[in-house]
Amino acid sequence: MPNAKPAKVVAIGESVGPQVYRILRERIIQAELLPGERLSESDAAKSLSVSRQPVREAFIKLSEEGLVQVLPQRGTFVTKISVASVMDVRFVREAIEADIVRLVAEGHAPETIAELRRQLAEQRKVPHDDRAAFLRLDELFHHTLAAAAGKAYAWSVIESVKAQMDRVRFLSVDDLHIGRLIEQHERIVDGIAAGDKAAAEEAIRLHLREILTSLPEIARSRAELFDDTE
Amino acid sequence: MPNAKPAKVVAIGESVGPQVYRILRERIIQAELLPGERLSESDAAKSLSVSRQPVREAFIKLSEEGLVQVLPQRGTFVTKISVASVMDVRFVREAIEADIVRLVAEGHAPETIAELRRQLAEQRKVPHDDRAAFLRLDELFHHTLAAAAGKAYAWSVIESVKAQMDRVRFLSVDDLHIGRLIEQHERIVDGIAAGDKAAAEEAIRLHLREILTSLPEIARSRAELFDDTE
DNA sequence: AATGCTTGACTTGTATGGTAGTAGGTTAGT
DNA sequence: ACTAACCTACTACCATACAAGTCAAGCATT
Repeated sequence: MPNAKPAKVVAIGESVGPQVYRILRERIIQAELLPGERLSESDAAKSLSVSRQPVREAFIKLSEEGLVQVLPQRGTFVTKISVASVMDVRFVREAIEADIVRLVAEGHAPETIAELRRQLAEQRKVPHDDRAAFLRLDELFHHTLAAAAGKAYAWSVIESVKAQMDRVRFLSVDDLHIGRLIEQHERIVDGIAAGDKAAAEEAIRLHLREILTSLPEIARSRAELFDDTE
Repeated sequence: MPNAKPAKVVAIGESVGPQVYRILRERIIQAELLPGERLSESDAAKSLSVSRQPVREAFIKLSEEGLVQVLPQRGTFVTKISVASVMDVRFVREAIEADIVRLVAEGHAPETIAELRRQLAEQRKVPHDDRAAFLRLDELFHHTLAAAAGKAYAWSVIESVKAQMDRVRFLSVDDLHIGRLIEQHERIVDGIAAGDKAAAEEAIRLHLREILTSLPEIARSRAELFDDTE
């Protein structure tokens, strides 16, 4: 059902504001709403069959995440992707996840290692052209690491921050080097299994720097989606 | 002017919502609004001479920060301080600042080191009973490190997260061990000046773990402000 | 023809009305 | 006297009305 606008998009059981937020957030990350595109509280409200108020709350939250820019009395626009912003959130993410992995390696709990290896097997099964599927598994992998370290809150911080990175990953046109990414995952798990904190930390730092290799090329080939003038 | 409620608290030039947010945030952090206390959109709106709408937006943002808890159709309450939450944000902060300090040590720019040493001198001048003054300088010190590393965004993440820690620091009844904290600052700067990344990193990690030593005692002596049942 | 002003259709920001749901006190029933 | 149902006074949530500012198009004036 392509672009069908349901009469009532929102479901019961949760406030409308957060629902609108998630819907719009997803659309921006998946480049369904393009950088530079103009949004409007009223338009979004109409198309989602809610009032302006929850939409406004969603806009505010999106603007705090840097996904939209609200200009009073002028309009609300989907922010262009900024190489600098992506590198900023990447830095924060690397710092947090590095410490998380150290903790996991310190514990090197057998059930955690088993779970991670199970996930690695699943990742290898993903067809190389099914980007969305792999991204889901990658997300799960990192989330599992955080959970294993008992750092649910730290993961929530990462989640609230990494939208900028996710936008870029959705643009990767080529095969995403899935094989290489899985190899990096393996090194992380190996380090954890060996209880080698330093090795595991170094592995995830390298893994999270992977985006830096593809970022310039993506920014060049899809320049219209990016802000940085270069 | 003690507790005078001005007719119009808000100023021009900025939207009301964020202003209300900052006012309430400050009051919560400084324990002017006590954990467990009930807030109300209408009450806060009346006392600030604004409408309920901006107050609502402020409540939402405060709840995302974990400073209040919004219970639909029931009320909004200042969250009790939670030892677990404090440790959660502390972990995130340590992870980020550790990497920041590594960067600063790598650069070991002379003007940065000079500025930091200047701040150390100021910190030593603070009377041992002027907690607020030292906290301001401490804040400035850490902010300066982030700025020197060119990580303004990372600092903004820390700021949006560290409110839980600040609440505790405001409760420290004793002399806050100002002398010890300044010593730790000195070790950080020494590591940076020597270009010794590992030493600087270890120094700031120890520094940020300092709160762990006083936290249990504070939680015990001010148990009514804390959530954790122990 | 070119320039300046007005006007109107937008935008977000703020205020207020209406609704569903909760909680506690009160009253009726046993 | 005790229990249980009701009723009132709240709450946050959503919808709508109003205000203030922006911008562009088009008309009037020069």
